Amino acid sequence: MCGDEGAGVIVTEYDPHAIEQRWLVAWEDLDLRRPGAPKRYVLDMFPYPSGDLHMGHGEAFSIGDAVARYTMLRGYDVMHPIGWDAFGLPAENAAIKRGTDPATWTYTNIETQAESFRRFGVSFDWSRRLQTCDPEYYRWTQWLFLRFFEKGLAYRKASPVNWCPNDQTVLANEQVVQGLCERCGAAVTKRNLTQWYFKITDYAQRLLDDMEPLVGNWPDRVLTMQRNWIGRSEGAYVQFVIEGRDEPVTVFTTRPDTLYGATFFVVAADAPLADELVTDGQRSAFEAYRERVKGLSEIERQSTERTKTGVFLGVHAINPANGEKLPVWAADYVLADYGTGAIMAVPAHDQRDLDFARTFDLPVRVVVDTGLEDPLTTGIATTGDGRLVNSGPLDGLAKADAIRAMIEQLESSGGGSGTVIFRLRDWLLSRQRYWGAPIPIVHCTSCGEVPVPDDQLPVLLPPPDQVDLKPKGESPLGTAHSWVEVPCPSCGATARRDTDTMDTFVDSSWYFLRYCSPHYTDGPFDPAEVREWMPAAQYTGGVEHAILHLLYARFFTKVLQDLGLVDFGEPFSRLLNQGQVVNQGKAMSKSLGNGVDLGAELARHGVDAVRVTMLFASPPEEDIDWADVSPSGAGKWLKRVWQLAGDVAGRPGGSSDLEVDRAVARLVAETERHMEGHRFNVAVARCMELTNVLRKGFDAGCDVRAGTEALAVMLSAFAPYTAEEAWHRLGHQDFVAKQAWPQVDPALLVRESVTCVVQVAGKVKARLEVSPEIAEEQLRAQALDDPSVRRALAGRGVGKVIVRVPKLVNIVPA
RNA sequence: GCGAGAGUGGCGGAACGGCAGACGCGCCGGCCUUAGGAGCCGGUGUCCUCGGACGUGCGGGUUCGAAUCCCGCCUCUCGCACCA
Repeated sequence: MCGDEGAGVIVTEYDPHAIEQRWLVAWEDLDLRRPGAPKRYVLDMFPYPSGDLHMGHGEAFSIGDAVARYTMLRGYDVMHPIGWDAFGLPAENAAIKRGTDPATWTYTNIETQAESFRRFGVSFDWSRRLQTCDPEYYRWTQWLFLRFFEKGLAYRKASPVNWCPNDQTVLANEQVVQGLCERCGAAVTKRNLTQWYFKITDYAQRLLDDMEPLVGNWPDRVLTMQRNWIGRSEGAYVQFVIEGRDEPVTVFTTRPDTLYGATFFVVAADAPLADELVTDGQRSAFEAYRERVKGLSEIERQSTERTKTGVFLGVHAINPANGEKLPVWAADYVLADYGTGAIMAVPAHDQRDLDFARTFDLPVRVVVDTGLEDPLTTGIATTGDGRLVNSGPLDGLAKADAIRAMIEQLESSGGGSGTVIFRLRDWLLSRQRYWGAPIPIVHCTSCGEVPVPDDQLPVLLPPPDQVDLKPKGESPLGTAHSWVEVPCPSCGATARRDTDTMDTFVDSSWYFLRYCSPHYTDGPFDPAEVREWMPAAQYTGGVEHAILHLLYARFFTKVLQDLGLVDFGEPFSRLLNQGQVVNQGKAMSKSLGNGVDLGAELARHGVDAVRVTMLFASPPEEDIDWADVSPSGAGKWLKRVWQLAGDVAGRPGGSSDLEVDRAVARLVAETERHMEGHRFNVAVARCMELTNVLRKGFDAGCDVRAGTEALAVMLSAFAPYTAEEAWHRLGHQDFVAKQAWPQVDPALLVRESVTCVVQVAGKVKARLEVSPEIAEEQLRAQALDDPSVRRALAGRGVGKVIVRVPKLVNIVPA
């Protein structure tokens, strides 16, 4: 039961390491669940096993564990699971470099991290532990893929994709950061490849709409980032007839009102359409241009600073509004995979079109009179509101009315329609890598893409010794010939397995569901358990996942809802993004040599001191500069708590003091309020104040046992070892972590007297100790009678007097 | 360029529109000590004629009253960035 049986260490002075030793053993069989109590799911983003835990983990899990432990103390039956996001490139790269296999590297790191988590004192439910690279996990990742496939939500298509030349693999749009590979930083190029996609675009509007209830519960900036990423755009499709071509070409525009201002037409240089439209006479010029564009890296291409480039394709489009012939150009400022890959160019009212027109000397026609100078002379396109001109029937209308009128006209003439498009692209999920979940599809020459039957899952990875891991632009799985060749599940003929593996973001898009029933064998999760726990009440993790992981997880949840597997659409009710730990103003890095090692800090200051430092440094979403904080200061406080607990136990009794009791009640109430609001820095500060109050009270001979016990209980949310030790010193044989958050007697929160501030012209001139029930007239009289108030009035008469009983009086001189 | 957020002591940071600077670090002084990188106590926004005056990036506004709300600037951080 209690600690000393386990470790046999008697602690006689505050020695954090000895305390850790003792309780680590005593906690071995500690079960923090509270069966029968209301359930709450407190979730932390699971780690990637890249090595041992680092400072960033320290902060994330200090916060996550404070939330979990606080929730337990509040009486909930808390699920606080841990697992590992264990598939992924680094394992493979490390394996290539060291000649081991990815599994060994991964599982070794996981064991290291698991051990460190235990030492860090995190209140995980270890029975739920999972690893996404375990076959019993990825079996269900594959199973889910097949459900998506059946629904038409997983499909294969050929298209230009982001390619990392260093990692030799394709990347999702979300993994390209400023034209660079998110993982390795190499410049990303485009390749035309056939790849697997999830149809996340079908869910664009829902992903947007369902954010509404998250407002206030998720950080604003995450919601904004997701909104921007989804990029909803209202406008119209407009069809343009191309001279000498039967089929019209459709463009998307947000400004159908400016149709009369279109003076040329642009097709994305890398879109198949450009290749179709170009005349024989212009073909060689076009192909030369296209090759040049292909050679550009994404960063070069995306630079807005560059002057516009392009080439005339030799054909003309007919403006459906006025019948004008518009020259058709190919250019790289038009994107092949947004809208329709073609635009009508209105240089007067679009900056990019204007830049292009000025480069190639194309006409500029103003059709919205904004009152600003002519764009052709200023070089600045006018995008604001104004009256339509040079626009036939639209003349005189304001922008918004003209947009409406033009859409109506297009719809009645059949030349176009109002529409909404999104910036969001489908999620490219296939990877030409070994260490991931194989895509459970068999390619058969007669049957096509055939799903592996559910009862043949999982499709296990071939053993690493059968595979050549070296990157070569094709999946390493293709080199495991005996693995690749299988009979077609449909017709039995010899067929080939799909050799790609899934993006690891697929694994992490449903792990929070698996935690609810990690050993369930009849499906990815037990629906009954999921109903009990989900959606997660609290999700804590880094802001680097603001788009990627969180958008994918939301998407998965919605698909599962549509499949009838879950009955909710949003997985995480409340989200907290903790900041980073930096050093001397900069992110820690090897090249800067400013790294701080978590293990070393723990060895030096003790686990609790480091955890308290993380929480006390600043609000959780702010970065912590380790050069600005004081783990030894935190340690000093913990020692004072420990000392107090011992002193209180050693001197029973004492006088009771109402003022001390009131201060304790107030500080407990405030700590609770700040815990609820995730202001852990202030919650810790209130506990420090409480320590000071109790110490002074004790030294004055008061009985502060109840207050000290309350302190120990609250402390257990931040510093579980010291709290446990303090509780034990107070004579308890049970665990502080299993206690209830201290109750506050509301009567003690009602002050017997309050300090009333008396202001003259808004400036504080006096303070009065008054009863909280004082009458307004009496307070007013007392305030006006105060000597310093009279002095401040200095002969001036009394004008208006604002009285807010019992806390404030403001006197305005006449 | 677009979008979001933030500017408070030497530092990290507190503050339902109502006492600015809680709590801590650092610093100063004292006690204790053979010793102090230990512990304890006290002090610590600026100016000052010791009665006060000023003070939350800058300038306006609302209000009896603004760090807090509104408008306009400045600076910084983050996100997106040729998305038609």
